[in-house]
Amino acid sequence: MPELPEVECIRQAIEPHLLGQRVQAATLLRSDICTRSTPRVAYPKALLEGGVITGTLRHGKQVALVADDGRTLCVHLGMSGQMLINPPATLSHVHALWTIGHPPIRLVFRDPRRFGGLWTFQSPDDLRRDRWSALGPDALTIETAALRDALATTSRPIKAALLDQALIAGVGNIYADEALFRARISPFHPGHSLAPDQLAALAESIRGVLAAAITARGSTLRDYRNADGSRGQAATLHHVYARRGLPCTRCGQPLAGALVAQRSTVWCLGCQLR
DNA sequence: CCTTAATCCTGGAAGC
DNA sequence: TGCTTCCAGGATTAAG
Repeated sequence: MPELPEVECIRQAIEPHLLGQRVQAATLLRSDICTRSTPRVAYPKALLEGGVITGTLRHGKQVALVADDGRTLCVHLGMSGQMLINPPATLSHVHALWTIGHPPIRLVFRDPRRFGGLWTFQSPDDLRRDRWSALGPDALTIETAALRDALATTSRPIKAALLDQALIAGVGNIYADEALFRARISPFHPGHSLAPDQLAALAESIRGVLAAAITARGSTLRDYRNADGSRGQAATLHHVYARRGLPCTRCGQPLAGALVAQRSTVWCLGCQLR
């Protein structure tokens, strides 16, 4: 669900509540959101119970909490995952919760569709080596050269390549379409044959679109909420996503729609010619 | 290599 | 109103 901007907003929102605070208790309410963890460390210790949180990390769409003894908890929100601070006690689909600091605050992992999950590691280096090494460079700071390298060997449509987290980490269906519109590139252009000016424009567009979405506190379409339960405003910035058939904000002609890599894709036939 | 389809789930919206 | 169908921000797997 949440793409890079939404995950970064959550990281920024929860971090001040956690830094320097001790995890008084951690509770796993649904063990199957954790069964894919790499090392089988006993719960709730693996969920940082007893540790003091010293930092947060993010790579692409994944976020992690780090404790003072190195224990590291990676959170992937999937399609409908949320991390919430002090939510209502009646909230449904809560799969894990933490009581942190004093006076204690309650941190909750909620995920109705359960495509997300938690992964536990002994150290941040273990997380990077065993899990994040499968991801490409982070999209928020992607440079032209890194984008070129990531796309060099794929003939797939650029839209499909942007969705592949092993090539670039953090771009999902919304921001792939928005970045391609901003760079005026057709979603069908083969990844490895983008011209140098297109690579530069696309790298700039990816960074710009993601940064703007973070400033607007993320795109709330239906499910996404910030850590305090509020909605993001980034959907008002969308030029193409979910606007099939509506006039292009640049040239006015109706936006086209198609399925690319099984994902709904919207673009402008007039502005995104090559 | 690439693409497509199926799969994991829930729930809101649209259609009848 | 009620029932059915479709669709969704993600990601992996198998098959062609």
